[in-house]
Amino acid sequence: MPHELPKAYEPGAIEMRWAEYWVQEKLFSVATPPPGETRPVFTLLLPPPNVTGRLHMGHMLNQTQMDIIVRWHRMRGFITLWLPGTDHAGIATQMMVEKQLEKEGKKRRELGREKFIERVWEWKREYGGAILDQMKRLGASVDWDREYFTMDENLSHAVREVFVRLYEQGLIYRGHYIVNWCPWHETAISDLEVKHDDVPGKLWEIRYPVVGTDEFITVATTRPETMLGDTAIAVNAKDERYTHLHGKKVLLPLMKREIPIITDDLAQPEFGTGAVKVTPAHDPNDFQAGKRHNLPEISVMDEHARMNSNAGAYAGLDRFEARKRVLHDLREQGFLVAEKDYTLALGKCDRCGTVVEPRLSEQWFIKIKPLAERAKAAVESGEITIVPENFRQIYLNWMANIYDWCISRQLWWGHRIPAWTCAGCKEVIVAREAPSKCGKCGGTQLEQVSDVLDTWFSSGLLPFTTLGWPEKTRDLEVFYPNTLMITGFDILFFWLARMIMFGCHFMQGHQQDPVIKKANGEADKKDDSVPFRHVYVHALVRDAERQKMSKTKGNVIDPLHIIERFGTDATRFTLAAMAAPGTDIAFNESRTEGYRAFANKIWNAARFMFMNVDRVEPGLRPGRTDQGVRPQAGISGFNTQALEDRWILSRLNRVTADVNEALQSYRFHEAANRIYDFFLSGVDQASAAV
RNA sequence: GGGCGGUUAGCUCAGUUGGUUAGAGCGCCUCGCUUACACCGAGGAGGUCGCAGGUUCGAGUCCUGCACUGCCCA
Repeated sequence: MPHELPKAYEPGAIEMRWAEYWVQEKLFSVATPPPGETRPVFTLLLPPPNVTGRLHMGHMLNQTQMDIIVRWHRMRGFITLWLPGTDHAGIATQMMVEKQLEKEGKKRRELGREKFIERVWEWKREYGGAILDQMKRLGASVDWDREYFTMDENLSHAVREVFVRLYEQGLIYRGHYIVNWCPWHETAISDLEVKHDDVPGKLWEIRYPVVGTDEFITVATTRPETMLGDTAIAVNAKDERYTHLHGKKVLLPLMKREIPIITDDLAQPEFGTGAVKVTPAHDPNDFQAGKRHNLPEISVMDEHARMNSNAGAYAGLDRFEARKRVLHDLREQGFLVAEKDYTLALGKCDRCGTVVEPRLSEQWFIKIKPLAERAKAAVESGEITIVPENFRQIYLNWMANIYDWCISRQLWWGHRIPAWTCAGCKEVIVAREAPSKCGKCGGTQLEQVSDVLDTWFSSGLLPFTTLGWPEKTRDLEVFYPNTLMITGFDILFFWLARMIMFGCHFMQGHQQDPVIKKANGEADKKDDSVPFRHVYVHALVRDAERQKMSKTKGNVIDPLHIIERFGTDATRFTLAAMAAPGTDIAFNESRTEGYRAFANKIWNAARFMFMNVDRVEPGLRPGRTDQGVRPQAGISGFNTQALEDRWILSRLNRVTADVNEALQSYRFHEAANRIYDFFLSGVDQASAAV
């Protein structure tokens, strides 16, 4: 018996040793179960951290919860697959490498696309494993043999297959539309990547002279520089103030261009003066109105949000500089009527904070409604359950009000769109492999479209692509649908919603191995196309002042620092104990300190046990009886009549049941607190009495 | 503007279907170095459960309104 243990628990060395052992011995690797397997199966996909990432508190919470659930299923005899990987993270990674180049005095464009992508791969080989190494150190019990990277060849192949199929099904289209544009990244971004901030701003009223009269029409705008691209003024048909001006034109100030007065519901009589400027190339609503009235679309800015040659005298100016100059000139020429304080919801790029500019450009979109309908139905019918309940409603609302998804990005790092343009006839060819000639004109000068796909496009496919899709594999039969998805609410729409849409679409008709499905207790589920049967959405980890952690605020708590000081178990126990479903966690170090003490308590209980084990009845020794190793696991295997033994075992029994029940419904905090309470007020007191 | 959540001890948080003296950690106070543990033990102080109404035999828990606060969407 190893009676000599250090007096105080020192987590560092012990954790390290076990974590290494787990990886070395491949304890969590799962072979594909052959047909005829009768054990239940539990499958969980790790939300892939960005390859550029370092482990933060969000990962820590997410992984703690997953690890608890996963280990719990293993204990209960499930074949348990927890599948890890990393995301290529288009924008983030590209920026990382661009910064590296910058230090060498090089620019991405000088290097050229191919060389640049080589550099990214180099970077990935060198640094891309950092976050996974952190996970290994923390002992996340994932199957490292199945680790994936979203740019792996097999996953990229699946991405191309998905794209082509969607295109063939008419669910992907290309077009000249107005999209959210980040001038700093020089790419389109999706609606979800725009964050709106209420900021104090101005509302300027500008008057436009009506041609052939002495009258003016006054419009209000928060972005006066876009007036250079105005192609109409709109009034409401029902607005009697303007009836006499229908069909007339105004002279656009500064540009001295005549533009029509149109009637459109874009203009609301009760808002401002009831008249609005229409700038189809620079505002999504105006863009729609422009389509209704066949208005020209005059883009006055380039991809850096600098004024272009359409902006007349303002060409070359940055958009904000142009705004100042436009206002100055309008004022000087008597067109500026008023300047009012106004709170506007300014859209900024989620990643760099640059003010987003609506921009007219050639982009690729997914026609989302048909996908959303099935994804919505899967949750409504209960084929997928979402906990906590309120996220179910949020999900359904979002699905009901969804817009087409812009999937093209003007980046280099990512899955390049499998489409080629014919130099001869401009025909666009979408294909699985590079075509040799144009099907329309026979031309052989074909160039692949330079855009790549939104990173969430590929991650949305992971529940089936990581299992071998588009091949029909045994892994898919066994592990699809995944049992559970645990993720944060911040990527509910980005990722979760997309996985459900893609899963329900591409896995239609799929059937899980019926024996396993039954063993899982899910024989009553009708739809095996869903990516997972259950979703648990967790909250955000905030700092002790409840502030969202952010690099700019400098309040980021590094989990590794906490772990160094208190140990992984104490850190994880803190997160588990604070993870009440639905509420954010204000991470508080003093709690972790308390749980370090708890870990120490368990350690010393073990010391106590080893010191006294020889006095203990064989029937009560863990795993042993006087006949040898006890055949039955659990409490029923203990063989004792003593009252105090029966007392503590009955309490243990009770706690076990409580913990099982709590974990069943993702009440991690309750499970943690039950264990804590049992140990301190049960075992501890009892042992004090010995 | 629409939707959702929070408001419980000095601080950070539990308290699922309403039911006896509302719990934990940290902090504070008193006592104790008793051979598992001072990362400890024993004990204690500390709460009009945001405010105002209502339902009920009974409300931190349900309903209505208000205040403050946070988040999501437009």
